[in-house]
Amino acid sequence: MSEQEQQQPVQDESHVIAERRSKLKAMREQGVAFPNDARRTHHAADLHKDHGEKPAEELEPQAIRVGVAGRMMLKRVMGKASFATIQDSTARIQLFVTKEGIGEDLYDAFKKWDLGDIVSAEGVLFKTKTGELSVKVDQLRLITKSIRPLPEKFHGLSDQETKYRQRYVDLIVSEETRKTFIARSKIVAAIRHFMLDNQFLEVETPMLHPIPGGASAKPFTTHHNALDMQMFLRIAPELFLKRLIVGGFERVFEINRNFRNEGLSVRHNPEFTMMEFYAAYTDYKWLMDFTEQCIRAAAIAAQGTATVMYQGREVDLAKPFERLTIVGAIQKYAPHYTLAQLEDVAFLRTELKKFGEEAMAHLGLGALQLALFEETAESQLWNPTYIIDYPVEVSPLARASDTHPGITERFELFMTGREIANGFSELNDPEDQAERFRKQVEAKEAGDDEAMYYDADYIRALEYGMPPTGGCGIGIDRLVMLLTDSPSIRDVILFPHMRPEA
RNA sequence: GGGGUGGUAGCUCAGUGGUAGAGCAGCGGACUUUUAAUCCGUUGGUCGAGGGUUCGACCCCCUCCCACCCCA
Repeated sequence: MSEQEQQQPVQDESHVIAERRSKLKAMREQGVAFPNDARRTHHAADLHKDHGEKPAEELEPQAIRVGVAGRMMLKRVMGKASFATIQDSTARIQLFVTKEGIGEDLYDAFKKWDLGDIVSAEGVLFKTKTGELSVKVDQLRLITKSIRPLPEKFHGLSDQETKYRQRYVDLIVSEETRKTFIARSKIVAAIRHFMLDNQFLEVETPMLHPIPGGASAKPFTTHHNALDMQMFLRIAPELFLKRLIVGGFERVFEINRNFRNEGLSVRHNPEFTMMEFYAAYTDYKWLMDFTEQCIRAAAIAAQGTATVMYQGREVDLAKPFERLTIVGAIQKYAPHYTLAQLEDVAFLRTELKKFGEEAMAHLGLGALQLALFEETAESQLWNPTYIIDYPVEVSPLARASDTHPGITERFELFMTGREIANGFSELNDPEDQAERFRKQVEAKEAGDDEAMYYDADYIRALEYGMPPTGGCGIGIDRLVMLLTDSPSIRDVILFPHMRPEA
């Protein structure tokens, strides 16, 4: 490269990037800078699996010829021979590159290639002095120039913000991150197989809803231009899945995104993945048994065991999940309350004020008990625990108990102090459902912006007759957090929601 | 919304009211079995942004932005 060709660094770029751009410019001048005809014959992991254990005296006479490709992650250059470590999607493999093997011109060029460049190489497998399986390279190409430098090769990327905003960089340099998302894929696949094995039909229902429904949450709104109407990103697929039960698909499930226009936290992302499933001729007790098996299957798929470690503490998914009523859970985890106190509306209101709870005047006994449960017991539910007997007033889609007035046949599943699943015997009485919707509308008009809308078509569907059905939703992100030992939901979402960069 | 912690070279991090540092990466050189290669030399900074205090601010004060954690 002549003196005249040296570029001035672009204003907002580092000299490192400017240097790499000038290398790319030189490549363009010599021909195709981004060739796409490189073909690889082997992945690194397969080479290690098939040949890694062979001693040199067995391996080298075989003269096994391989073509590999990947990103150059480490490079150790010497005068006439060098080592480079490339990384493909399966593993890393070491290249032994010599002036003798590839010729002086190419060797000199190779010395200027950068970490992060994507290369292809052909050669013969051998073992180095220290016994590392390597490729003795006789063909070598730089097939994609990397203009931006990678993070520090030993410490990697530690800045959380960059890990989330530039997940592509995080994935390049962090084996942990790659493992997390590979595990996520296995977990979702295991759940899907479990459902299919149990005669569930996988379906896809709308993400754009004319009426948001199926949960108590604030929706995102959008606008359909051609129809000139407001629409909502779904907060839950529930009401559509139950329409399918009416239609005669007796077991359905959907694994897909929900959107809720609420705050962000270590366990909330505005879009998150939920599996909902519905099975006709079952009830909430059946659902609890089934959900338990499903989660156990997912754990075994991800970790090989149903006894997992989360943040240094064991979570036992192998044992039958505990079942407690709301009041029972308070009595177990906050035993200083007497049963009489827990059934005393005035006492509960006073007690909840101490926790900073406001606007409880309209809450009935069950909702007050639930609020106290959330304050005192929820965060202590480490091992999987089903909480049952949710009050009707907070369960507008759940079937009421035939024997206990005010209570629904509903459960929520908690583990590591977090809600993981929510299920119930579905309310299939259209007149009861219509009345519940009306109460929700009243609540909405009274200022509860999480209250549900009246969905007339859903009532119409129920009027055709929905068989008795059990339905449940499992928070996939939170389950993946547990099974990958991830402290934040952002660690299990590839591109978590972030404020725009300044 | 409130509280805490952080933001310094491309990356990982030190730093002190008095001229801004290291390692890695980069650049130049040596080196044919390295392993975060090594050795010699070397470039690189609006210290998150904007105000203020001060003779002098990366440091102290205020406001704001972004992130992480806790709380509501």
